[in-house]
Amino acid sequence: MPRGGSDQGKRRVSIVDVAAAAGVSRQTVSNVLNGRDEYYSAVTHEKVTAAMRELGYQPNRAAQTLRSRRTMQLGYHIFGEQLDRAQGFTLHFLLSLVKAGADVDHQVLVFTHRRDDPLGVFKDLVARHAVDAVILSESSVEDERARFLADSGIPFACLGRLAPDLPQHWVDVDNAAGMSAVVDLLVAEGHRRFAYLGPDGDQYWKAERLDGFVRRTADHGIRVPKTSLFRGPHQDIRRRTRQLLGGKNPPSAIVTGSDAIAAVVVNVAHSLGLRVGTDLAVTGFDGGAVELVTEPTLTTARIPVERISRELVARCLRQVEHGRDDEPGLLLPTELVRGGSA
Amino acid sequence: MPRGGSDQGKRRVSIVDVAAAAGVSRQTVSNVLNGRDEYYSAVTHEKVTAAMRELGYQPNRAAQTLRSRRTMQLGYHIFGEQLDRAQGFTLHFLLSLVKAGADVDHQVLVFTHRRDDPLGVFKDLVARHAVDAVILSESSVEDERARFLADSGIPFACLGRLAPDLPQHWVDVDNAAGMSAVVDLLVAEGHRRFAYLGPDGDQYWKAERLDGFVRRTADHGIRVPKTSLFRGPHQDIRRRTRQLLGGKNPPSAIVTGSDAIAAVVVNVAHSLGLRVGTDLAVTGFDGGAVELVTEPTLTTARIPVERISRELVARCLRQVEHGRDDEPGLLLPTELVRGGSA
DNA sequence: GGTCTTACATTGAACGTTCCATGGAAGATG
DNA sequence: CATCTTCCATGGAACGTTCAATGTAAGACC
Repeated sequence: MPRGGSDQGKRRVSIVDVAAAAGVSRQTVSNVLNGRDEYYSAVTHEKVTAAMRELGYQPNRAAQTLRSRRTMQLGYHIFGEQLDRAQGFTLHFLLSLVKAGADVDHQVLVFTHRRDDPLGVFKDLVARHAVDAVILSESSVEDERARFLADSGIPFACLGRLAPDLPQHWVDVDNAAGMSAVVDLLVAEGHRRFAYLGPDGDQYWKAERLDGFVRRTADHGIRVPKTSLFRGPHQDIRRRTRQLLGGKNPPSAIVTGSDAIAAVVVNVAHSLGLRVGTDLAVTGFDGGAVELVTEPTLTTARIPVERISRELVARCLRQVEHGRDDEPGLLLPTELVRGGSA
Repeated sequence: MPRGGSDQGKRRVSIVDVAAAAGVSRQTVSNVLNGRDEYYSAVTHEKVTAAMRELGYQPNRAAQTLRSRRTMQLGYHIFGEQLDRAQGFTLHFLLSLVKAGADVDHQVLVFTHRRDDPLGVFKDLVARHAVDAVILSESSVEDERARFLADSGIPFACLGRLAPDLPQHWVDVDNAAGMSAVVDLLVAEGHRRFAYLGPDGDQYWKAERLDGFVRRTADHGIRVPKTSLFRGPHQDIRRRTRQLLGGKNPPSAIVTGSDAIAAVVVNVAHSLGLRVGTDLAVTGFDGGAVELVTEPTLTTARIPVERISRELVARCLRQVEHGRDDEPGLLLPTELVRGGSA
């Protein structure tokens, strides 16, 4: 059986070849490579880089990792089910993460569990030092992954708050405030009859958005009947929307817990002959791109994805480089985006 | 400055410790680890695995990679702009790729370019052997990345056909056939007045979907006016849809080149007071989850994402393991999904 | 008894880099 | 002049694994 790898026998250009070509030592080349400029002169630098160019030298990552104990990779674990819900957001977030990583010379290793074992691959990779740090999202407060990482002393940061006994390496969105802004806007436009439709699942942010809605409407002295508050899968959202809008005394504004749900609501409303933005106001939450698919476009609370990614990456790197990070958790506001739907 | 890495000084458990604990040699442990069972007895196996468990041993990836020249990682390069268009599909694909990789013990390293240099990071990582093979998508036929990989002799596989002078490591969807099936369905339901709205950009599959539509309608003896064929960004799709539906002799069926566009069309149509599925038929293409957001749900041509990912991964691994892969390109059919929109 | 095979186990070297300790020369300091 | 510092450069060792070659004992074969 032939050996693995693509360029089988071909010896690769190594640091030693460069050293020989430049007439300096191995270590000097390494120093140039790592920009330790207090250890070499300008002339040497020139000679070395010239030799590198000439030989087409590329440092070997595995060797660097083995010796320096840095992989320059960040792990991102993703649940298979994440496909279904909040679709747009996950991609949006992942992509901004990849970019934020690239800006500081790190790549993102995405992994998921295998069919059988929910956390096997996760723990394996982490324990085998496949990544320098891990970024989590879609975490519940009692996230098993976060606890594992904290126990193992492996750097991590989380989109979403963590249990108080865990190190507070998190960044999150102020869901309640975001919802309040949405409600305020609708109230200012004269709405008094509200309904709320949100995603199901036990992630706390899903509850928080609903709570934010409930509290703020109450602040305004508006009573929302229990039957007008609902969280469930898309299929049920569809049915509920029809019930709400078909019943007597229907809401004039439907606030939703995600853009995806808002899109469903807009569609159902339209199919019932209502003009969204005029007869009925609909709002979303997230602000990725789904918001642009509907007609009219959605009014929504936009999550600052790029900022979040940058902060998460920074938190990871500080831990990797200093062994710790004392920055507290960070709660970011959403931005109210005014579409035509409200 | 403290050294990088999280568990600073702590010497990690290595294969030597396991060997000592089990009373065998280094190499024997390695053999057990790699399942080369012709080289050890059942008793030895037992002793070694017991020692591993006891010490909590985890093989070090970097060392394995350095020596064996296998990273167990697949690269996936993503353009930043991919965020905007075909959103759902990209995530759907990426996730299925991650799963397909996990099934054969590989992880996916996602990377993108930095602001300045479109291909710098890509070439760097590939040349530095950060991954065993690369998977491409959103490629144009003259893909610079594919050519670079082929020239460098690095294993790769591509979602989308490749120029004939490149090695044919691709898997693709039969867009024309998929479109034909859609058209056939609509014709069978009595539609004669058609329009086509598709995504802009120079990827050949975008053209192919349009061509498939044009050819099949012609086969049925249906004349579609030039003004009813359009490809452009979402903003223009919106405008065009209004023009088409507002004009005299409007189409009874609008065929689109992606689910995302179909969703826009459905929304605009609804907002004009048309009942989609009754007054107007709308079809999509892709079949991720966007199709489920509209009311009624979309009739669409579903791309077999899981199958594609598996095939792409398999193509990569064959090249990595045998140094080559003679499997020809693979053209897969789409599956017609009947929603309520047509 | 000698040789060949099979089954299992071992040792030295190598993968390509960075860490660590040390060295020499030139200039500054007392 | 002796010593100390600064600047630049070096060679040995180590990171933790797998490769390649070699060794040994037991049984089979002639």
